[in-house]
Amino acid sequence: MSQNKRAELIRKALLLFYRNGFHATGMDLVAKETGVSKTSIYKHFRTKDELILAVLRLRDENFRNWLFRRMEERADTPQEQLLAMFDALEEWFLEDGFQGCMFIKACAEYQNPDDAINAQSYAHKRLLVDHFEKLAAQAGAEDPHALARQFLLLKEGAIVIAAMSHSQDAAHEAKSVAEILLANLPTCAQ
Amino acid sequence: MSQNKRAELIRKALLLFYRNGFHATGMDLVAKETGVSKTSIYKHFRTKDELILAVLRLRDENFRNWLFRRMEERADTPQEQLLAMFDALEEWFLEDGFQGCMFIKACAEYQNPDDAINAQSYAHKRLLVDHFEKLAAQAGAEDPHALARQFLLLKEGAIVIAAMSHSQDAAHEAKSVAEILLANLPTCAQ
DNA sequence: CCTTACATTAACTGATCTGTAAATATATCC
DNA sequence: GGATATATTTACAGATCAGTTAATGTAAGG
Repeated sequence: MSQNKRAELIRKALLLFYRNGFHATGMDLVAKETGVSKTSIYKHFRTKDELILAVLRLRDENFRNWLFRRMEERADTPQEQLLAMFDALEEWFLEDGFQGCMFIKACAEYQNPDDAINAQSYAHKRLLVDHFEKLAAQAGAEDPHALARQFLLLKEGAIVIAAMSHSQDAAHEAKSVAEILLANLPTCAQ
Repeated sequence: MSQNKRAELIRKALLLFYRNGFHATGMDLVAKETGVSKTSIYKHFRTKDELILAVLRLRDENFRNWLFRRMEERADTPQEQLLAMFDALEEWFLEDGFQGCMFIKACAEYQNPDDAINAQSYAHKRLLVDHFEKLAAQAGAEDPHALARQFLLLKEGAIVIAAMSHSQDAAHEAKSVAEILLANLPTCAQ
């Protein structure tokens, strides 16, 4: 299997798992929808879990790239970038086929902390916090890590509510809280 | 089957679904762990989904009762009650067997809005908002509904992060944001 | 052209899935 | 005590689960 076909297999599997859930999506369906026979899939991924891990790696890369780029496109200063995250989230919530955060759902189905799927899903969130923390530091926050964790809270809360309520309102609600948090920044008081 | 046995069946099924997930928990396991044969279970619940709905009804009742009571026990004024929610959440996060919010996980596995499981899970969140809104109104908030939605955001974010990080820190982080939100209340400025 | 190595396939395994049918135990009423 | 209704059990259907085996197709090297 070429690298291209392998990449497309992972890409199509991502959509299936994202739309239907992990346990609810059988490998027979993956084979049927990707056009790659089950045996070929198992040549490249020893187990279903390994395919899921590859899917999560792709999702992590795609999502972080998309979110961080969108934040930069929408704003110049670190403060504005942090706020722009919620506008980017709103765009995502409005997309056809938005179904919440794939990593939250992965942890919901694979709850064991020793499970690689669980660990890798939380790793994605830590990478997000790292980025928020850099921006918070640039914005002159007294405690950049604490502010970054608060932003993660708002982001995850907004995603969960948006997915459950089938509405994008949570993006605005989270942004309004974020604005209050940033209003207390030393740099803003100057 | 007596009402007692039926209630205990639902109670034990709740633990199984909460610990293992919905799709990952088969009806054979439910029958084995509850000591009630599968046929008897299907006499009282036409499908697995109906059993899950009964489980979610119990969870909704138990969780709201517990949370609202704990908020009242910990505080006297509406403001303090809203803040005390995060202390109550921290207690929950520290419990053995804490595995996140059952309704978030239900929506993660049953994503179709037309699915009763999905709808009933979001209904639980709306009941929480209703309660927060009453407290927010009593606390003199200008826009009680908006404040209630912000508190829901913080609560859901905290639960998701606590479940994924296997840590209770998110409770404090959410509370620190909530304190800032309440500091802007008119009644507090008096 | 032939051989070797590899990629891919259909068909299958045994376990498990939700849900059911027929048989057995139990309780209630006369 | 015997008839009737209800509860419960065992055993099973048919589908689907993750994963494998043995056979087939295919392309490169000599």
